[in-house]
Amino acid sequence: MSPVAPLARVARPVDAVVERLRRDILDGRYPEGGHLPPERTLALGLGVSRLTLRAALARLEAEGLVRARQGDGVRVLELSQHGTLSVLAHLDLSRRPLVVRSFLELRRAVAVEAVALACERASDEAIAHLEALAEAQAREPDDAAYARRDVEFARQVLKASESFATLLVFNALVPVYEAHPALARALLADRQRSLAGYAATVALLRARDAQSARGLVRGALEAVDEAVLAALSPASAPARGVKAKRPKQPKPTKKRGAAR
Amino acid sequence: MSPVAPLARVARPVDAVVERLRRDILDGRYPEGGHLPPERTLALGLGVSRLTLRAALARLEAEGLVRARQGDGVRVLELSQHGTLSVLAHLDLSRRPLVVRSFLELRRAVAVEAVALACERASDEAIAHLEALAEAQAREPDDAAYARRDVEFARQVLKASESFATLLVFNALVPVYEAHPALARALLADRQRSLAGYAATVALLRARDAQSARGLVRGALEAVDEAVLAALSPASAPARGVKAKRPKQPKPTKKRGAAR
DNA sequence: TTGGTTTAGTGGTTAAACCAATGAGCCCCG
DNA sequence: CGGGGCTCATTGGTTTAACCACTAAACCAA
Repeated sequence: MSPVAPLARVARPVDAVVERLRRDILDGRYPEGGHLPPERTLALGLGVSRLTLRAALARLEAEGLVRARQGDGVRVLELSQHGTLSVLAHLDLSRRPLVVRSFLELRRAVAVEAVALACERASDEAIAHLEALAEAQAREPDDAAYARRDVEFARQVLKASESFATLLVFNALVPVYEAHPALARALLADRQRSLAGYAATVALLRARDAQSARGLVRGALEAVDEAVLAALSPASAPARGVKAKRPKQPKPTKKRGAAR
Repeated sequence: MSPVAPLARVARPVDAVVERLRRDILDGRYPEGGHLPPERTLALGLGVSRLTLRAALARLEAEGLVRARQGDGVRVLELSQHGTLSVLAHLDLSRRPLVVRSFLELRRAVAVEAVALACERASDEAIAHLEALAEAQAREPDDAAYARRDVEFARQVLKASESFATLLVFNALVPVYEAHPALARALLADRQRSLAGYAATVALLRARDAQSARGLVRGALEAVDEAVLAALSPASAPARGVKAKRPKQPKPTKKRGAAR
């Protein structure tokens, strides 16, 4: 579409502070349950005003990373209890293969549900629109544009499923591979498989059979995810912990539509 | 546990502002894509300082509701594109039955995946711990304590599944029925079914059969969710839009463990 | 019409100061 | 000696007023 760069957002001081603190917290520099230094101290150390620091803390609080209490201080919350999906995009995934695996598992669960629900609820117009999107993908040479339309395809499936909460989860998944190009590349590396996935998805929606769609989508995505994990692990075994399950459905599904 | 109130968080001005703005936005008082009034004007109108208003806007920005751009203004983002799961807890669910339905669908998808993964990964100790939790529930007279331990049970299943991303989704689901007592009550209304669900979950984990667990958990939860939707809809038909699908598995599953 | 320049309006940041809640330690009283 | 209430240093919460930086639109000139 546009030959020029998409123009990244300018870095404001508050953004830098947010990222710095978030990294320090996620890296365990401030242990869970412990206190951050007092605002005045922290602001001085970071070279920003206390108010800018407070703006950053407000964002981190919304992400479920910290909690400020007047008179006490700023505590680091337990990620496993208060963390939100948004932290996924800020973890160093290259060092955490198990988190990548869990990301793919969540994506898979969302995709399976979305396609199944869409089988029951998608309008014929919506299905036709999806088919048009898929055909446009087949003629798309540019990788970035392909990736963008892949997200769009998934989002349309989600909308067709009429499941608002599931769509919100998807919104949180998108920034994850925007922040991790290697992951995004691995997911779309096999373009032939990707295209087959679009077609299979459209076919499943036309069939209107939610029950069998679940199994087919799951099977296809498990194969994709296994390949992705293998591609991402440096040179070791095919990604530890994945129990290698490849159903080999009768139909050559290759579905991967919904939770991209 | 504690006979006294759980000690609600004191209402700070910034919290009031956040809630007010969030409600105004979600109610459509500020249309998506449009601008909020300038900060100075808004602050004046709300009776707080501009800085307090800014702290509130920072939180709303983290929730994906608005986006501030220097020189331009504060724009209301499209919920379907940038909204996060946290908004679910702040919608007036009593007026949006379809959102409740989608919440249950997401919860179901998460629960199915969590139990299935836990089947493959849960340690024997973790399963024993879950069983102990379930037995404690059977002897729990207090509703609030019961609800609390129900969340704990689900969280332990999630942890046993070793799927970090899925756990993060769960963290976002908990505040939803904390904010909607009617929903929480409906979910735990049938205590006998709830207790049977715990037992069935433990049995499934012991069986170590992920594949069949998916079907059983899904079937049981679909029955639960249908009952919940019926209980929540005032007096009309059994909740519009739900296609009434009750697989009737051979085993009397009644599972409802994971995504409560 | 096109291109650059100006300008008004917007969010972004800072400073210093005061308010308010917390929790630990102290002191007094029993 | 023990318990209970109080004090106070510490910490986050809020305000004021001012200035900086960016954006978009209006304006003007080629």
